[in-house]
Amino acid sequence: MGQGIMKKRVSIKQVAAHAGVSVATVSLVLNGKGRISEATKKEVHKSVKKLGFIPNKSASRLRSGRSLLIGLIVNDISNPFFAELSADVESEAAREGYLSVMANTGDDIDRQRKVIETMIGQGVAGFIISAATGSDASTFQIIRDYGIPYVLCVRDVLDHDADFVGFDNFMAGGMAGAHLRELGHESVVFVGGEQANINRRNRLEGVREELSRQGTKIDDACVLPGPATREFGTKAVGELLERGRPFTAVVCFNDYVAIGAYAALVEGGMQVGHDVSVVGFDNVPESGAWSPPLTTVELFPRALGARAAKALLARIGEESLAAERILLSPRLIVRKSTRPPGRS
Amino acid sequence: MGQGIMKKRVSIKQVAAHAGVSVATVSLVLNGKGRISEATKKEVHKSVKKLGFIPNKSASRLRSGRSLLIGLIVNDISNPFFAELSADVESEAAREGYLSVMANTGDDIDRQRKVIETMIGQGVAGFIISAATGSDASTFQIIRDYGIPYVLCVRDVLDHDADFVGFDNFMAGGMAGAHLRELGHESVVFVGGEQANINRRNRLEGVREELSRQGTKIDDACVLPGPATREFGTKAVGELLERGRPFTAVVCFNDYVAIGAYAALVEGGMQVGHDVSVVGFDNVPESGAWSPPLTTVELFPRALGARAAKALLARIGEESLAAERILLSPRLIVRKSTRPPGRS
DNA sequence: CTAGAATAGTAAAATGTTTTACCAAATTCC
DNA sequence: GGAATTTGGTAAAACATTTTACTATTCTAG
Repeated sequence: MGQGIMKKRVSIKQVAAHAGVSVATVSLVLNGKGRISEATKKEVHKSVKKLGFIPNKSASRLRSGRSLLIGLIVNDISNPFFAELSADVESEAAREGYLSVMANTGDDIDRQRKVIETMIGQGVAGFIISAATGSDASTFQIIRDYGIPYVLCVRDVLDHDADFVGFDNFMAGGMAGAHLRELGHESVVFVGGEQANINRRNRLEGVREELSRQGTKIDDACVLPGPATREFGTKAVGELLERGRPFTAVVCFNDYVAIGAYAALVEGGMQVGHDVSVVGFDNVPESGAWSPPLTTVELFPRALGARAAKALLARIGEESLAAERILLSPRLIVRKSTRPPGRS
Repeated sequence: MGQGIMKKRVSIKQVAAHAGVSVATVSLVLNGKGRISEATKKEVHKSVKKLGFIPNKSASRLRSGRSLLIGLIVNDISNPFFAELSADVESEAAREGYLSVMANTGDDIDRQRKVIETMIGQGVAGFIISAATGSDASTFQIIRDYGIPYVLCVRDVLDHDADFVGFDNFMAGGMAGAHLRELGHESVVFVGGEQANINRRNRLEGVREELSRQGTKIDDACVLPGPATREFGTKAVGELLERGRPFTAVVCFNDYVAIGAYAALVEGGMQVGHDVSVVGFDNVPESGAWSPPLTTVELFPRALGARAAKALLARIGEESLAAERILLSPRLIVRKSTRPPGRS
């Protein structure tokens, strides 16, 4: 490693020599422990600054077992939702001096397992994980074996008593459903989101619950699970139109699916927000600039990230807290893509 | 740390005992060094698997000085541009067994300095940095002192001979400028991007260069630097309209500024792509869905991330390469927001 | 048959911290 | 004025690896 004029890395030993004290004293000062006079503290700090000493965390972690690293594992950080979440995890952690190690799983459970092992090897103090599809309690057993705290986020894992921070997707679906019910919609379809996705299920249930208050049901043929992409939104709604099945409102798993639905509807000669209503979830920044602006249920990834980080740090500090389930509330944003039906 | 039934972490010592060999042998096998018979290799691997041994990287790093950690420092990972870049840095690094440590600077140079020091303490093997505004050669001197390789990306730092991977912003500006020149535009404004931003300057220069081929100049009063946000785009273009200064085309520092400009133009009673042309940079995924679809110069953050990671890994492997400057070419995407002028 | 080389593996030092047990000097108490 | 306590600090072990120098055994060549 390094060559040429690489300065020999300065260690605590040299700081001690420079300050005229023992190695132990320097360590004690730096960690604010032990009983050291103000005078020597000053002296040590002066030497630290003078020599540009940066503590070797590898050695520190090896000896003490403590670390200032937290592992953040998500599906795909290029997804803006996770990007925002990560940003707040990072800043919340940084505030307490923690550095974030990040990895994407691509929703692959094998890759997730490898990443977890690698991070354990690196000595992370805790994990924040948005579980890959197919994860169950056994997936995280290795983390428990090592006695490392972790909090799950975004996607819950059934039958698993770990900390969890997520959105209240049932409530979110309910907001969309209630809005459509109040507008008078009676034939509603639900598009997008993978079949196995727990958040999709909860949103769908929420929508159903609210619609049923008025006696409206969503037929299973009107529920089209699939990738949460714009492309799928276009394809699914296109097929729905071809099948000639009538509907007055489309609830989309997220805003991207919704913009895809827009395309299919326009293609089919319908005017969004007029002939047919569309609702999304997330409130991605652009959704207010679409034409028409999208009615959507806003989720708060940044708040989620910050909350998850706080929960993890609390657990790192205090071992024996009971597992918590924290659900953040969404918010309905009504724009121009929804109207009472039958106005065409 | 951990309590209750926490399994004692298994170390190389226990693997050695289980396999009936020495600690040194296990280490040699695991690192593929030394001369060990196939038979004992098999035996060791069997024990590793059986005991679920995960090597302690802290100890490894401490002793060997080598690490499998790379530090990624960006402005703000919640920015989709950096999010995509990060995703590809991560996956490229992961392919070689590296884990990515990430941090945001918020474009604050002090925070950047702290983050660099923290990462050095954690023992990163190398850095990928999108430099905070105000960085100069001295900012990175500490990294050099420690003999750690690094590559800069996205934003170049003047008078500094480090590896750099970025876009050819001059070419990008040129593409926008040439497009407008060919359409016949003669009064063009340039909106957004911080004054000090080197990429803004290069884009502007590129635009100017191409327009000047036809004798067109951009007056300094028609260059409005500012934050690269939608809000600023709206504000700046709004003010331009109020001042009554005529223009037929707006070049925006990026697509977000452009969508902001849309709003101000519509507000001012003009039709984008008709009365006035708008060009952006980036090609954010939604820009093709705006109304009208945005003509923009596409940049490739994912390719940039992957390229930067490759450059860093190459440098970690091979000390003494000469510093490289790699510029990726952009691509013009013509959509509906640009037309010849004077068609209103 | 023996000198030398190749093979397979090991013992032990070294890495930079933290932490425990301990010590000497100064101070307080009665 | 001596015992007890407090103050300020230190020596050395421990953490889990990697790596160097070395040994014991087997093989090869002449």
